[in-house]
Amino acid sequence: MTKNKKLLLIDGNSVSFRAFFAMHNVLDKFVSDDGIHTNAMYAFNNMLDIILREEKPTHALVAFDAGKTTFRTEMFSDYKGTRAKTPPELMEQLPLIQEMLNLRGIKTYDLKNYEADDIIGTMSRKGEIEGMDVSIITGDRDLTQLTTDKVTVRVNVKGVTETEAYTPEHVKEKLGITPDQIIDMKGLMGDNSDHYPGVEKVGEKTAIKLLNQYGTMEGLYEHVDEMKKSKLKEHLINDKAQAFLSKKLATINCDAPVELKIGDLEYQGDNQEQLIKFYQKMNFNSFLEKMDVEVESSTKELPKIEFSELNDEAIEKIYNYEQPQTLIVESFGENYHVSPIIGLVIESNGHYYGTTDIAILENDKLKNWLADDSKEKYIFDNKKTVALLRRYGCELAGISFDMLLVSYLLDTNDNKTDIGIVAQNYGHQLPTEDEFYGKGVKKAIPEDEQILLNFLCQKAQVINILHDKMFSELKANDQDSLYDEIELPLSNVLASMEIKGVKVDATRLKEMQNDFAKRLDDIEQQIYTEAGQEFNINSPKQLGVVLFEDLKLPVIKKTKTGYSTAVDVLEKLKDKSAVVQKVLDYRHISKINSTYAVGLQKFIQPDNRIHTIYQQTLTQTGRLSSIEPNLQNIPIRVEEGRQIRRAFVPQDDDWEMFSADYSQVELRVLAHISGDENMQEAFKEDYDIHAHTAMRIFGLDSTDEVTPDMRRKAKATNFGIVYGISDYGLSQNIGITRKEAAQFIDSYFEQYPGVKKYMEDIVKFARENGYVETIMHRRRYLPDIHSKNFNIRNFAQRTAMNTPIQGSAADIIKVAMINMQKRIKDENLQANLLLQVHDEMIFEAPKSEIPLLEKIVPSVMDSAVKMDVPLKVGFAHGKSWYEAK
DNA sequence: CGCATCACG
DNA sequence: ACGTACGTGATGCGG
Repeated sequence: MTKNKKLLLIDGNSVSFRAFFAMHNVLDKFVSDDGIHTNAMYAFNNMLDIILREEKPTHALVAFDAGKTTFRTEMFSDYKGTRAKTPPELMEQLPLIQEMLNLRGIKTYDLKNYEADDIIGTMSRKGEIEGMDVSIITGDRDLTQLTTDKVTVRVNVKGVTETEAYTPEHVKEKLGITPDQIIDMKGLMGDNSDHYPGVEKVGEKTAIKLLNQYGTMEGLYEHVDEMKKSKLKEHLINDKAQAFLSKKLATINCDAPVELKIGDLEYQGDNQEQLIKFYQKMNFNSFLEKMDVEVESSTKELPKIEFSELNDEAIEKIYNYEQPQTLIVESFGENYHVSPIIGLVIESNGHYYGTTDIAILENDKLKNWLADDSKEKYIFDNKKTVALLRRYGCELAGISFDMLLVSYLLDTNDNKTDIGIVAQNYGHQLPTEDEFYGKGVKKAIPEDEQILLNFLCQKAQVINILHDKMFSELKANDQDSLYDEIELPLSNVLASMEIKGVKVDATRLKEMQNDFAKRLDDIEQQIYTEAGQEFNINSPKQLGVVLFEDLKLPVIKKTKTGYSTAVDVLEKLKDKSAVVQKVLDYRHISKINSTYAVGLQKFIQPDNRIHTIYQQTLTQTGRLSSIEPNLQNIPIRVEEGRQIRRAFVPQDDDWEMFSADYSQVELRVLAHISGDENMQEAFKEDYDIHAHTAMRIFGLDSTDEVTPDMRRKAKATNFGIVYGISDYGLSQNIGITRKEAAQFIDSYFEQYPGVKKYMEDIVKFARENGYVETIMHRRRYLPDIHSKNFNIRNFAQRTAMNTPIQGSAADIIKVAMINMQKRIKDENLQANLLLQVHDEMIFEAPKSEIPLLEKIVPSVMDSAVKMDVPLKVGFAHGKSWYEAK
């Protein structure tokens, strides 16, 4: 009779904490009508839906902590001593979470002097005695000590909606010990967040090792005298009392005086009527929709802005108005090089004018207004708007405020290219594109054009409202010239590069595709023969089975999901089986074929050109990125791939491709900002920098003594320095031991003491200011620099070292692009700037202009920014991109 | 839709 | 004791 009963026990406090921080980034967006935050309630309820669906409990209880003092604080006054105070925004939600749970038919409970854990432990044992299956939901791994054959503990991972289920087997698999041994482990290792000590220098790994040997802490201490002399033994003996206390603290009390009987916990299901009221008060529209309750239209619809038709009369007013006006040009579709304009709104002197009749773009006065540089305009995403309008025969000028660019400069994390998100980050209600148009199959233009135009008016309004605030933040950050002189002008340069596009020879790509297809077929057959079976070579999973199980090759590296079959692994296995080299060949050709030979053809437009989109507000460092397609990763390192570049051609037969690139910009930037005299000298004297580095770190007298291998290692070290060096990373990269790598780094810093100082100073700066910046004051915030997590903190430190270098290099080429575009115009050249690949610019130009470009381009590039070391530029030209290198 | 892999700087 | 190089985007697989 009790056979099908299922008891669900939830650790209310720990799940609430998890829920709160999982949705911490949207804290200010989840507020009830009464001004109470609701993010944790929302996430908790989301999780509850999933758990109820999966577990189908007959009985349920959510346990909470009763207060700060418990029997544990009596045993150890400092228990949870360093625990930060619960944020008030969560505090106010805790009673409401209980109320919500009760409305959902679930009992809540707390008990003076005991923690939620103890209530859960106690009730789980009671349930077990009655023969029930028990599921425990918690954010706290320590509860896995409660797992038995009948009790499963599900621990939240990544937020709250996902859990990892611990059975005794899973505990064993994950930790290598039994659930009973967890308290012994905690006793030995202590707990930082609960703030109890354990044994010095013993962490998880050591604790588990000891427990595998001795079973329990008691067993361990019986034999501690027999251990051979070591620091570990000393610590164990010294901290014995602490360890036993910690074990007690870690032990969940399964015999707490809980006055509940299992019968009291019957799951009641939702109290529909009350719950609807509750959800309405909390503005939980998505939960209401799930309950099939009509969501009040007032909560769903945007507030209305009065607007009138954008017609000839309105245009007259707009044209004659002298103050800044705000322009919204709305398109619908994925890629703005092909998607149509669906609406226009202009805000002028507090009035809004809108239309969905795109024929208005033929109005000459409007055209003039758009193109007039003296008519000041506010906008969101200048580059996109320029590209859209150009397809409709309109020019755009006079932009002073591009809210997208400004928001990116203020914080590179706010880069979502979605005005709704930027608005929400500043506390303004504006739907995102997904929210307004819908996602996936549901995505559509609203049938009622009034609704669409109202949305556009809302966008215009937000731009107006935020202009002053964002601009003053920009000034306060000393970023106004970065905006005025770099990002805004650059957006126009990028727009013309995208619009111009680059000519691609589809016929050549097709030929390559056919050739690759034949070769792939051939290699495929050879692989099948040698492997003795047919399988999907492109599936790392299937390939792993063939290589490591059937062919029994040694496993060198594993991934989360199985065997690694990455290049560096296969390179090491080349000698073991002939099939490995063939797999490498297959992969290589398959990549080039699918991504480039085949992939690029899909992007060739009727004008025979490819129009990429440069993302100007995406990267954390200030670089550009290129999408649909990515033209910044066209192959070059391996000849077969490099052939792809033959398909990139100039627009006419008597034109050529011309490419110019900075040599070693990042190292030059490092030499400049670190002020290191030795590195600066190397660049001033135009030495071979890697050979020079080799000479220094290997202690040679002249670069003549540098062997190619020394140079290779020095080069890798230089790269490593730029990336924020670690001995491990360097050792992996050049195949030396970690120790050797550490020595490399030491002698590097000895030779370049300025670099060492820079690395130390920049991390310190990041810690003190919370951000780092480039030579042009581009900022990157690094909140992780204070993380308690070793890995996360180290990553932030490397980022602090790398970002000013990579970012300043990005600043430099951006200036060069702007100057170059201007120069082309001033000199009346036909040449077009087509592409940027981080440290190089690619042009097409009539052959007759090449000699001039050879003079102009390098001089514009190397004079872009004044630094303490010279910039050096190389260049080449030819009948395709392949030759221009 | 996340993961592994690999293309570029 | 921890587990790494910095910054990107596209593809194919498989749940």
